Amino acid sequence: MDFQQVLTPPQYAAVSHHQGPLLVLAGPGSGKTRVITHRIASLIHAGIPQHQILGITFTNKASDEMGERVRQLIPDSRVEISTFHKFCVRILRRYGNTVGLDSNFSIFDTTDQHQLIRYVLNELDIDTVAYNPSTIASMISRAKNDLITAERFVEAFQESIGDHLQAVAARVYPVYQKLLLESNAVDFDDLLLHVASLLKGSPELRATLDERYQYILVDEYQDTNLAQYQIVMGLSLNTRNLCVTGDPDQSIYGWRGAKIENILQFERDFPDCKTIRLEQNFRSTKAILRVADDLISHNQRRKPKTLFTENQEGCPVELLCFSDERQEANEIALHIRNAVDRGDYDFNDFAVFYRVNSLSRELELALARHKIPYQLAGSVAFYERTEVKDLLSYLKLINNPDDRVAFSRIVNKPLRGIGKATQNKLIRWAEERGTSLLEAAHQAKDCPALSKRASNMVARFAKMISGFSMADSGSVGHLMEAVIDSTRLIDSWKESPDEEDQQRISNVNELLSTARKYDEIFGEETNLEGFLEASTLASATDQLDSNAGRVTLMTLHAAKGLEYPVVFIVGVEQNLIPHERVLREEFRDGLEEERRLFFVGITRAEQCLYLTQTRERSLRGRPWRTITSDFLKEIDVDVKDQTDNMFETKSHFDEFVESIKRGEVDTEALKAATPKRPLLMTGADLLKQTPEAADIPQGFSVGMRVRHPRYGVGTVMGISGYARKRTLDVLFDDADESQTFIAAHCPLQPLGLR
DNA sequence: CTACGAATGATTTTT
DNA sequence: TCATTCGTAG
Repeated sequence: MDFQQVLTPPQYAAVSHHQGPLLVLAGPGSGKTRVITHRIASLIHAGIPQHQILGITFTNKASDEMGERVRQLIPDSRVEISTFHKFCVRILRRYGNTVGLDSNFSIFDTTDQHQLIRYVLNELDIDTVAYNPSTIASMISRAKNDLITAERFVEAFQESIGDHLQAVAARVYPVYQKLLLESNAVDFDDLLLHVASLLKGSPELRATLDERYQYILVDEYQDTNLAQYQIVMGLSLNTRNLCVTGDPDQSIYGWRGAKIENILQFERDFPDCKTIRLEQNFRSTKAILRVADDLISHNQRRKPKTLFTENQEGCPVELLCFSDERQEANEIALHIRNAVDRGDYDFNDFAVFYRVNSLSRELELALARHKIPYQLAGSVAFYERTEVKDLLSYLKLINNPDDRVAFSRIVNKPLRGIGKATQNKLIRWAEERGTSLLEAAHQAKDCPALSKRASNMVARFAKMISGFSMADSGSVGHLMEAVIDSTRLIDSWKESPDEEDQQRISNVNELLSTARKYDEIFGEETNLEGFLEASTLASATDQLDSNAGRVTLMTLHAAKGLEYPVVFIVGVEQNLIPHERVLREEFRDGLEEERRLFFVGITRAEQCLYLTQTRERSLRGRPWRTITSDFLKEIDVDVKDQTDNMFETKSHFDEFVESIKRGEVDTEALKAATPKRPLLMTGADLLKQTPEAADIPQGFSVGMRVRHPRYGVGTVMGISGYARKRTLDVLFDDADESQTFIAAHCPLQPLGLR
């Protein structure tokens, strides 16, 4: 194969660099995947044994696509191409006993994780209303991504003065981790953390794997977190043929722990590395690329790049201004309808991006009104549906009897009279005897705390679970059928006229056929563990079909890596793009990420790009007057005001203001729910004669009487910190100890401020 | 123990 | 607006 023929000079340079570290800085649409796949082919052509090559991606979709495209070049390729997480699962199945895992360990998804943390919070007598389990979960997740173990977390907390949230996390994390291990389970972050510590703790294993994987290619390197960085580095100490590709300007997952520094500092990590820039764009028109380039050049923390294209100028990028989201959605639908009717485009060719999922609603309605087929990325994932999770939990418990989350999830599903009280007694019983929940359930008869009726129920459940076995069933499909039959999981839905219940049944059937398919693919080798692993590591976005004959709707985040002839980005307004959250930050770090996110969206467009904004927009059920996005000042676009196209009816916003004037709205409730430092204005603010409302969070003073919706009336005993960090100690009238709140986040209302 | 209504709080989400 | 979680009555 003549690579030089089919590649540009820089692409070729990257492909033919085999030995030593290589950094490929690939702008959007520069043929990055092409380079990676051709490089793999080139390595194979050079006689490198295929098992020495490892390709790592982030998503299943990317890894499937890469494997596919490698096979186009090397038809019988057996090169290992895997996601970070799948790769780690494989390592842990094999070597996990060193970190306390049996090979049949469960993988907890986010829901399982939250469930377990909720349980821990309850155990520790921490109020789950004041301390949201998912907040604590994300703190722990963040720590794990930064390779901070429970012990280190606690130490670090003791050494410095953390806030009360950290205090809670420091109490929860060790217990959570202990329960995970007892459950023989890992969460997504553990997969990485365990492998990283395995590599660190066992030099022999590290050397073995380093030797095994001589040529490693990491895609989207700008999105790696510290754990992933350590893993990659750990595998590249002796053999340093590490090739990373990515684009710092497309790093949009910082909030998930991704470290843009990893790619910015690659040249420092490997001073002898070769750096190649892929700057020629093959995707977009000159007009689109210019807008993208203008925008991203406003970022400070980046490696300067010169994007260019030999594509034609194309039509100018337009900013369409509408009255409200209703009109915005309607006009977009109309535009699409017309273009398709004219025969200029196919539905496939269009994509609409938005910053937050809630904006999809109006778009969906409008598309439906105009009978335009669409697909939505990231709707409720199949594997997250209750009925699917329930059925899978049975299988998980069968596969791993120690899995306490699976146990708790299904022990009373369908209802079999094992309520909360019984479950709690059972948990104590298991704790006393140091056994798993399932084991305790088996011995429920000996538990004095349980009534005869309860212990019978529990024992019957345990017996049923142990009655299932993969060995007896022979295949995942048969096992699943057996579970469905004996548990009567779907029986109650069968007779139901409810559309949702029928949907549930068909979801169960879909899961069943997925299992059968799995059995078919693996034949004799079929195994429960593998099936469960595939289901938990599957994701919703994997199912997007670029040839579905439908318009695609998705968030800007989901759009990364995709491309469409015509792109709409809606809601280009301050507080949306950039999101209000980062505008409140003191450091402007988040703002650069928002700019990158917008950049990612823009660079998805091949031929036409439309940005839209509205004069007012309803969010969370309330109309807001909008402000134009700061980012629009950084780029040069054609502004098309469409607002007067609309028949001038009274706007939602004005109507809202008037209803307040007529006294139809509870303005007290409104004040309490209004963001603390409003960047947008509410009707209440407009009407407000007194300045108190906006000042409430700062306006607390020691001794002030306050009301909390949950704890009742109390007195402020102390105040510390400033601005968003300001915390309050409040002693409630019928409590012994005072509670701490973050002023900006708590629902505390000063009394007497009316 | 369950089922219902009130209260609450709210980006983005590769795995 | 909307989903989820908690308290209370049956």
